[in-house]
Amino acid sequence: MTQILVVEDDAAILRGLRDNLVYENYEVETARTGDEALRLIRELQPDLVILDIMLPGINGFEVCRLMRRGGHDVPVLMLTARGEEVDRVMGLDLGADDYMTKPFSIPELLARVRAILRRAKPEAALPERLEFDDVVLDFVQYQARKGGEEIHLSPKEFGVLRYLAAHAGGAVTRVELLHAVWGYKRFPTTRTVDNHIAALRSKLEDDPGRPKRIMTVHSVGYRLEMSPQ
Amino acid sequence: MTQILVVEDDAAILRGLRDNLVYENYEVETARTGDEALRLIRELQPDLVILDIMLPGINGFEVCRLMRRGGHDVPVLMLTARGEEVDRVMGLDLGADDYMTKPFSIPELLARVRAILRRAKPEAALPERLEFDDVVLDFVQYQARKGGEEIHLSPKEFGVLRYLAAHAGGAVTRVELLHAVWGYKRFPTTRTVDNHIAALRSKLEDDPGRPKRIMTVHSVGYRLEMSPQ
DNA sequence: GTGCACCATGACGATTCCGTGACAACTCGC
DNA sequence: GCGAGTTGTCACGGAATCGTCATGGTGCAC
Repeated sequence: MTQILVVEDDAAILRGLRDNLVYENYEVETARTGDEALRLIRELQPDLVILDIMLPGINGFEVCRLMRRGGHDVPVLMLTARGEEVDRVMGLDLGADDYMTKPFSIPELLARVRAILRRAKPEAALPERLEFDDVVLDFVQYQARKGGEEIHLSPKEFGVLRYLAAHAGGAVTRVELLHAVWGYKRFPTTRTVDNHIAALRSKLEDDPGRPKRIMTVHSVGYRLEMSPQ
Repeated sequence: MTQILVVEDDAAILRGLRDNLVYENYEVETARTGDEALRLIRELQPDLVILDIMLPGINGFEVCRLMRRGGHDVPVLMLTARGEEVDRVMGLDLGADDYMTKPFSIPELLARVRAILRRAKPEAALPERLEFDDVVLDFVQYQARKGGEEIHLSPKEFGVLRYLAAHAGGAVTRVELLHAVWGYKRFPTTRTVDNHIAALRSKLEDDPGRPKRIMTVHSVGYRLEMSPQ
């Protein structure tokens, strides 16, 4: 799951940010001071830092500079109090990836977060076809074959498999799958995902008990093994 | 570049749609009201309109109707709040090319967008002749034979079969069939399609209860099995 | 008008699919 | 090893979807 560190000393704003990000299925950590931020960046290596400039102690500029000096290249979204400082933010090549001036709209912030993350880790395109070993999948025709035999997959099974295939080789979390396959608001238990995985394994794996293609990544999610090309 | 107009008043959803479409290399314009939508459709003549039904002012129904009246035949993908209204939506000869009910998954939406655009651009060549097993169909002369015997198919039955044949192997949604065979001026219930499918099966399949040619793809639509060449 | 083919709709049951919970099996850190 | 947390598996009930049938409407030919 994508982890975001929010650094902000205003409790109300912090809470608002955290709640919205959590709702969007990000894993959110928070810090209220520059020192704490630097420590958490080291420890957690988050995927994105949302960083207020006005902080007690070490301010946002310094956090950014020290962090970069420490070799961290995590993307940063800066929050500035007023427009005047913007030039300074961007001018001092601090390595901020984007900035927003307060007050900002939550939807816009979420959009920028998505944009930054996408830049950093491009979302893979959905494949229309997938082939490995003796299995052939056609996501356009909604057809699956194993060893020439046609096998039946349900819509959700196709969806899950397709998403895994799009991220072949990388681990995908259950929440991510729910989001991508089930829809942006609908949220069954994560255990539901396990069931669909089980169904897929029983249909596609030679030995469903010892999967070779649809692997589980313990305490993370699942991963589709890529064929060696 | 393919241009898509997204009409949606919920800012968060709008952003999500736009970001994802932009990432897929579409040129995206947005509107938040029906008036704005109509203006942009006139000005831009986009290749596709994604249209929410619930809009402030002129709602999605009206936008669609007014647009058609204005002579624009741009494809429309409707977003509806819940499933109950769907058939009503389609009943009001609006000319939507497809619809999705919220909440929808982004990958599925992107897939439908691709499908609509594929359909709209190079109209798949309709076959003039189709032959499989002991069945021979002539779409020019509107003649059908099964095992030498002449059998009678109605115009709609010919139409459905022909469209399926044009996309042989690919799954085709009911809405797609309605649009292709019935035209956008007229929109019966999607259940009507099932009836014609049933009729075709009873006439063409050896065992209508266990079809081998006209397959159903659950929660998607139907698919015509291709003969192994 | 009458009869006919065609079409659209709705109701009903059958089927498929999905979500949940329970429990066993497993994994990992200690 | 041990225990807490995680995952595999299974069975059940409810939801969604589909096949089928009966009904009624419409337009056309006679």
